[in-house]
Amino acid sequence: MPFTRLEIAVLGLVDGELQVLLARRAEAPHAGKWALPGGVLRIDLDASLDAAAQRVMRERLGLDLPFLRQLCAAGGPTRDPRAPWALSIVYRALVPAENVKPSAGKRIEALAWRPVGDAIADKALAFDHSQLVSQAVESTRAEVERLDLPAGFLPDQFTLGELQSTCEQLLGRRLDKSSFRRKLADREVVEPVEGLMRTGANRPAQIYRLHTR
Amino acid sequence: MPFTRLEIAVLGLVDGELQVLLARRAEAPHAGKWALPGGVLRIDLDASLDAAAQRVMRERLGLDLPFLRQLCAAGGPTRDPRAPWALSIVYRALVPAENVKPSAGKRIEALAWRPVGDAIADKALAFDHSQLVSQAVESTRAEVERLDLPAGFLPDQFTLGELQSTCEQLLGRRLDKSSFRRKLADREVVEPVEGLMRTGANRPAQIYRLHTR
DNA sequence: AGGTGTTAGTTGCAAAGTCCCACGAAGTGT
DNA sequence: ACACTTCGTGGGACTTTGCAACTAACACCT
Repeated sequence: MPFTRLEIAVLGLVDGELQVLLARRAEAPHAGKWALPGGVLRIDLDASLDAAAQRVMRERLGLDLPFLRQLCAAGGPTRDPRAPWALSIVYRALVPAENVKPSAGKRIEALAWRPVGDAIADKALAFDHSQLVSQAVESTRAEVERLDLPAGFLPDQFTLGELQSTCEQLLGRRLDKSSFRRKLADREVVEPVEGLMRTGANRPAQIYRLHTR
Repeated sequence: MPFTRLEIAVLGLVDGELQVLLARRAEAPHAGKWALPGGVLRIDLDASLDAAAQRVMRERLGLDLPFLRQLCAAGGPTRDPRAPWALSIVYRALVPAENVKPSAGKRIEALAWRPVGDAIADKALAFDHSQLVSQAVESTRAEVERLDLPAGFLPDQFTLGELQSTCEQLLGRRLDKSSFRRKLADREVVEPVEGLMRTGANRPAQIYRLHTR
């Protein structure tokens, strides 16, 4: 019966870059170090792992977001000095960072966005969390690559320009406009919202939403 | 502190078809029904989740195979009537079934290969195991599709014809010979063993092995 | 009003990649 | 010698991709 926790890797685009939301630990072990926000599994409260991850995110970050995906599980006797054997189920969330202002909850001293490059650097985070962030980023980029769209990053409605720019920031490289649009059309991932246009300083753009299956 | 188990989905090619190794349960609950072989996590014995999965496979099936990969975790209060909250970490193994003769170990009444199509059928297996098998098959096929080769299915040395035939059985459809070879060459996944040929009833074939990184 | 700048959206084309089919090569068995 | 099988490669049709040009529609400036 191991000590079982959930860890949440919240990814978002901040300052045009992929960043991860980190919590500074208020208590030992690793007090003062940065780590993924997380909490213990409560078998009296949680109806499933997914529900547990939702609860932890709500308690620690004040967020309630639908785009939560299980990443992996990690376990071993030396992962956490508080327990003889520690098991963590790791979840990944995607958020449109501009709209989301998480607030530090229970047992958290401070919250901050940190570029994923920094967080992945060896020993940058407490416990084995650098490695977990690395996995989260890898799987997210793979999804974007195959246009399995990370809807969490986007508002309900968006223009194709916004979508492309988001993908470019996630992948860290430029994409070709016409190829990008052709693929979207072929795979029917988005559909136009008839009559709605985004107006601004230049030519209005058609507004799209995710295709309803 | 949930009741924590490991479940192993062993996949192999038997009779030219993708099959999964199932155990008939000797005890309640679901006595007599088929399920994935598995066992409880032992924090006094296991140094990691991977090691725990290896131990369970050895104890239940008498196998000791290197190709074991974590698939997902499942948890909830109604998964297993023995515990108020049951957590399972699911692993997937790939074996060249012809060479491997698993033997029923502790608490197992009988072992049998079963085509994955049957096992996936609704309520064919105990607990939520049908769903777990479905995920195992899906992820395995995705790996083969991108030629992230499931080395567990193959001997150390093989011909390209054997490799292609293996992939075809895994995917359940025919592949084109020249495309298949071009992709292998481009991605440098295999390399020829110079001078070694497989002889038989017809033209000898070059023998290959996995490319050494 | 007319010019300029910026983004939206489409089109054309060449290069690269894939799919399908076919052909020669190299063995065995009759 | 001939049929038969699998191995290995090559060619042509077709599709996908990457790049660039072009028009369209707005705001803003002079």
